[in-house]
Amino acid sequence: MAKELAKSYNPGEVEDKIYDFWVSNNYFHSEIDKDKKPYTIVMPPPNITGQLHMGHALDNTLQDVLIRYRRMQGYCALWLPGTDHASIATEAKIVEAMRKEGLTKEDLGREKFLERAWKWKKEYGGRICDQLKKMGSSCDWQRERFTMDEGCNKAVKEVFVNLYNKGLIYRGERIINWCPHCMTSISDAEVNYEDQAGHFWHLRYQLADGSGHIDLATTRPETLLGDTAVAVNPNDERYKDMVGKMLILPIVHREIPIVADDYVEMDFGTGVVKITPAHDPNDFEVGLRHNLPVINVMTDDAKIVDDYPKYAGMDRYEARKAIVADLEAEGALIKIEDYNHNVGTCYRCGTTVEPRVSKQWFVKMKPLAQPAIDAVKNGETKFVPSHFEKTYFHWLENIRDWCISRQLWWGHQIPAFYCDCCGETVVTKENTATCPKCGKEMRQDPDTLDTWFSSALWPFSTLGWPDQTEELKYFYPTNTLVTGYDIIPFWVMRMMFSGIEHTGKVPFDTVLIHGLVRDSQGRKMSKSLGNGIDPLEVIDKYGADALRLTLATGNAPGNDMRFYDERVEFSSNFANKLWNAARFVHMNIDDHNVENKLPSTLATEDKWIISTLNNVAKEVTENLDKFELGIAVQKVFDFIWDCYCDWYIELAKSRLQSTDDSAQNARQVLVWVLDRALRLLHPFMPFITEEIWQTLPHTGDTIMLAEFPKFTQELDFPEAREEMEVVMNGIRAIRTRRSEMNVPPSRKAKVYIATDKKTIFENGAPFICKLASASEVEVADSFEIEGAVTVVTAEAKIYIPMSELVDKEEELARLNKELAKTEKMLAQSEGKLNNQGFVSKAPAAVIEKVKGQAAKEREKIAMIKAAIDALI
RNA sequence: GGGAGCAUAGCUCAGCUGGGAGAGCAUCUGCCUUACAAGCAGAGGGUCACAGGUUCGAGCCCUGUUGUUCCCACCA
Repeated sequence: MAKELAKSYNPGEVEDKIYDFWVSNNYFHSEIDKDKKPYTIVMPPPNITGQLHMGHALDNTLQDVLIRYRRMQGYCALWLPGTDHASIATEAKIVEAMRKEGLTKEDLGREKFLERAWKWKKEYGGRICDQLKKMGSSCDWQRERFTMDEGCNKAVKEVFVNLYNKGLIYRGERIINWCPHCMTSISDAEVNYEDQAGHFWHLRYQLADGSGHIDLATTRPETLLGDTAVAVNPNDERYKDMVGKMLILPIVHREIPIVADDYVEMDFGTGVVKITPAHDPNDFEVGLRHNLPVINVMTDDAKIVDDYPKYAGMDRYEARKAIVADLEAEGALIKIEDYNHNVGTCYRCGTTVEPRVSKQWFVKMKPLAQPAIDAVKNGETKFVPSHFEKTYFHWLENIRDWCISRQLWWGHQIPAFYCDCCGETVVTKENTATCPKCGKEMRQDPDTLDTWFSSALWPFSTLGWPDQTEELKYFYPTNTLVTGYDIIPFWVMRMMFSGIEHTGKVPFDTVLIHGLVRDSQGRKMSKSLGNGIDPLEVIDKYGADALRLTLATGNAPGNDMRFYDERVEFSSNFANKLWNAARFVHMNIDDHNVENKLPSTLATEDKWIISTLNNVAKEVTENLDKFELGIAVQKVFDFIWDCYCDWYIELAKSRLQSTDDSAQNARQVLVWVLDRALRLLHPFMPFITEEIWQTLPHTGDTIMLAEFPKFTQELDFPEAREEMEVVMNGIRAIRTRRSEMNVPPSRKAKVYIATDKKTIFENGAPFICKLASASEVEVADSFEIEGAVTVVTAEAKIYIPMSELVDKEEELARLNKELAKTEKMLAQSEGKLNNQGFVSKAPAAVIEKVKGQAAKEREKIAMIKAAIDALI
């Protein structure tokens, strides 16, 4: 890599080159190493149909930070990537593409269709991985998996057969959510409810014996065709005598009974509900309780079935109009009312879901849910932040059986076989089956499994399960699962019960939950709003490091974040700042032979920066261990910008010009500290840190594998830090005062420092000259100076004789203001110290701190008073 | 209807187990000071939504109120 650094940082020139360097050296790959502790993250597999969006960018940034951090700490860190076949989403896209060619699934047939699908996978499945590479993701591409690859298929069959044999998978006629557009069943979790404007149609049904009528209202008159009862509450006095009587169903003219059921609320509407067991989940339950017939009135694409010739072939909304018209003609329609209600829609295509009775495969959830609840309750798996455990519990505690069959072709075909002769069912891992009764070839269930069925096995199927591979033994259970809160019910929960059921172990010890990335106005990014920000465009403009830093900063786990360009711009400014610091270091070391190690003699400022770094390393480690990534990166950021760039480099400048050892010492410290700072930053900004690190004197081949800095006692210099703080306080105070008086830095002035910490200020004199525009510094116990600007810190009274700038009155006012402020603070401190409760109950460290504050405040007050006296 | 989150500077947000309110952007002032004007040095700006409570001490813990967002359920 070039040693000559360009004037400003250009991520575009650097990032791809560095990524290739990492990949070609196989740094992302991890082999089992029994001498190391494993640290494993399995990537939530993005859909093969997908493009990288900000959600992925965030999710993968967090994962990469964690994995790089652990890798640098010496763990055998595995980040296993992969993609999801996303059955419904992918199939929908392919069908759509075919539609444009005038083709349907049926035209092609299953086999040809699947060929197309695999071709699609080949074409687009890799795209998202390439995009992840742009982000700098350090995943082990050699272990990349796909939810429909051979291994996953093996695991799926194993699980299906096991659960079937245990009676935890069954096939049955139940009411399920049906998407008439995707033409498949979908699970409860895949239904989105949205408010829609609709109507209430008030209807009148006549009693069969002619003794009266009953009024009711419905939002879905077309389902009337499938009504098999009308229900009232058993305690409803109004209808008590009618229960058990028969009604004539308008239009259809079928007789249906009036039943009594608690499900009906007396005070809603007329307290009467028409019951359509085939097309409403609640009605289905009522039907079961009262043994009502189930009459399906709709086809797969939500058209009326042939049994009703007048409406046959109409879609449900056409039929609604026709039926309402006929009801009116028959005198059964009393009135129409506007009404808003929640309607279930398909989470993939948005079509209104049609609840419908059909024969499907289900997973019995109750027995599986309990151990998954227990595992989180007893802390085997923790959520960060922990309040998401409530979401998790809520789902599992109220769970219903999981409908897992889908009327789709793209997916894992259900390993169940039927005998067309005798109706026998065989569930097997084999690809064919013969009927045990008739000996005939059996027909495999044409349906496929819910995508999430294979995703649920992802943490262990990717490591070789059901085979007891070395990988499985070493890397499983995995450590951290990183995902958004919106995916808890779909995925986290299902991985949990699957892991426990099939491997006997929880699949991960921590679930790190992040929020959504929203647009600058706080809206969800979505295709329909067109407000999505493409991470790849951001990378083109600002670089992947800047994007990563933006996503990792200023956000607490689980909280949504707003994304806007200014934030990325600021991040890229930081990259440039760091780049220039490195340029500065190079300017000073390139013509000298500089080793990357600490010199034997350290100046106070060297000890200060080293010790500060040392403590930052400690804190950052603690924060990362607690998954406080935002806080961690903020600390590294502040260290680099404030401590290293704004102070240490400036402090070092004068020394660097000398020709003796101190210059060489400063060079070594500059290099040594920069090296460690780069390491601390590397998990967050991998590209720029590698690029710079390679140009510095270093040992090892890549910063990726350099040790993550850790706190060491030998490098802790608290006294040096205090001394530097004293000097820096002085410098800051002088700067503030000069700035308030609008004195340009070019106008130097001699500075007199009255202090009892003479040595500290004498040592700091060069810095005061350099950084506080002093022409000369004189230090003594006290001075008698007329007409000087006075600056007071807790440790010193500083005079700057610039008499022409001094307005005695203003100066006095300023000092008095300062005095009042300090006295107020002292009063507070003393108040605490005089408070018996505080002294007896507060921890010793806090009491000491307050004592220290009080002492400083007293000193400062004395100094200000002396300054006032001197002025008068 | 049930549950959860949020409410801190003009804006967007941090604030770790309770121990003197922070950052960026924006605003204002002065600076091309031996890397960086994508920069440097400063300044102003906050009853931490409101009301109680616990505590020696509350932005942080508890209760309630208001506003807001989200999740779940859902009345036909």
